[in-house]
Amino acid sequence: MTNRQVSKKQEQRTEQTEGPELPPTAWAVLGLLSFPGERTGYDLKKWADASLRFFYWSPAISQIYAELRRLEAAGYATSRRSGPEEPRTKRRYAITEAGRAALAAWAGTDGGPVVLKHPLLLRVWLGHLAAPERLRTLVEEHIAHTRAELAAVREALAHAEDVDAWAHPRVALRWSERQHHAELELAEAMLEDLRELARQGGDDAPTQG
Amino acid sequence: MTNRQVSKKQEQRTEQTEGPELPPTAWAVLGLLSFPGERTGYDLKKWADASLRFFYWSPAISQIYAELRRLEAAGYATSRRSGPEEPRTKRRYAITEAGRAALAAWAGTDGGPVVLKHPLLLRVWLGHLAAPERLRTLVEEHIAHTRAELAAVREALAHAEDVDAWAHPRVALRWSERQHHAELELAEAMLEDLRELARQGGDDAPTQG
DNA sequence: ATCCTCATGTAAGCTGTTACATGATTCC
DNA sequence: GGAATCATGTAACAGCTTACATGAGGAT
Repeated sequence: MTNRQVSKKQEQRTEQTEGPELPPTAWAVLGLLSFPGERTGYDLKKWADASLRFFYWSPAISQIYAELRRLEAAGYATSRRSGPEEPRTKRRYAITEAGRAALAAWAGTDGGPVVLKHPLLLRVWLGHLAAPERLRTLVEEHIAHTRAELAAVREALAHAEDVDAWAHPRVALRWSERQHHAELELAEAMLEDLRELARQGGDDAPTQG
Repeated sequence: MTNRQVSKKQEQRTEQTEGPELPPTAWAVLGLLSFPGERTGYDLKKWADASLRFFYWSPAISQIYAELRRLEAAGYATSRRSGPEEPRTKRRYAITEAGRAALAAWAGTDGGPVVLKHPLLLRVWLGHLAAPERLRTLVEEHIAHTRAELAAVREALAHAEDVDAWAHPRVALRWSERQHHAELELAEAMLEDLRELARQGGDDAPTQG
């Protein structure tokens, strides 16, 4: 066995109930691992890109590798290196019982406020500086992009169909589908607001640039 | 692909004189400054807490001070220290012409994808590990919190009423009002989904402590 | 032959947060 | 007199991203 050695040192000082404090990303990665099957960091990244990112976020691959090492050090995951029986050498990770317990405890926790950073809204907010038409174009591009994302969510949903173990991920993706739909309506309504603004104060439009 | 995140070796320079590249936070702070009036860092923080945060995010006060210094160094803002005519010594910032021009150029730019990190969804996604009832409680708490936020958005909107210079911030806040409303409906729908899930596979509920 | 995907990492560096330090003013 | 708010910063450091390094296997 060629796994990284986890010294027993950290086990000794931490109380049974409280592991080390981990950032949300670590829990997200551990969450990926909590579904059946062993996975490589590379696998996890693809999984995250295809589904996690719609309601949370997909960490950089290097970050995933880092979190996996941290999780293993914490005793929440184990890994083993594939031997010569496989074409490629890869390290597969699996969640441990301690990891599952810690994750379950964390999942029952209040996660705090939603983080929403909407670059488009920042620009609309600054609309007094922009050419109104350009602003509307930005909104329309956002709508187009959101439509594409919605299609991707639906693809993820289709992929998760009928698998028992994925009932909750399915709920999350359904939420995400509706969320993208709402985002489209929100953008359309804002477009209307912007048009209305242009109709009223149509003079003060900066046309520089 | 658009010119979003090209950056590789494409180090082709655009011939226009471009100021230093700034992070979105700097633009947000400069944006705060782009509305009429001189303001202190402290003022800006309150402004951001009361309105920017609903659709973007409110930086830490220490970060605001840092960005202001950076903006001044870039020539996008000027500051002057208040003299003895005022009770407190404070540093007031104002946007410069160069700053306004740079900000306007930036505002016409494609801002890239929305960042959405929804801690609640992360937990729902991991629902197979949680007690179903606990999960529903978390969603209900989220709903209560969102209602409070919605009230805060409405307060900000009321505060921005009838001021000509704030027409665009008002559009952004209106978007935010609708967004919070949508968030409530999304959460209610998810609650229904979770109840439905519980009705079907009601057995597999983990009840460990 | 070459390019793409698989696969795993290291290093540098920036963004941004928390905690801390400092002091004045206002309110009760 | 004490607390809250106003007001501005510094320092330490966590968290992440990008760029880079490396190499094998599969496809054209």
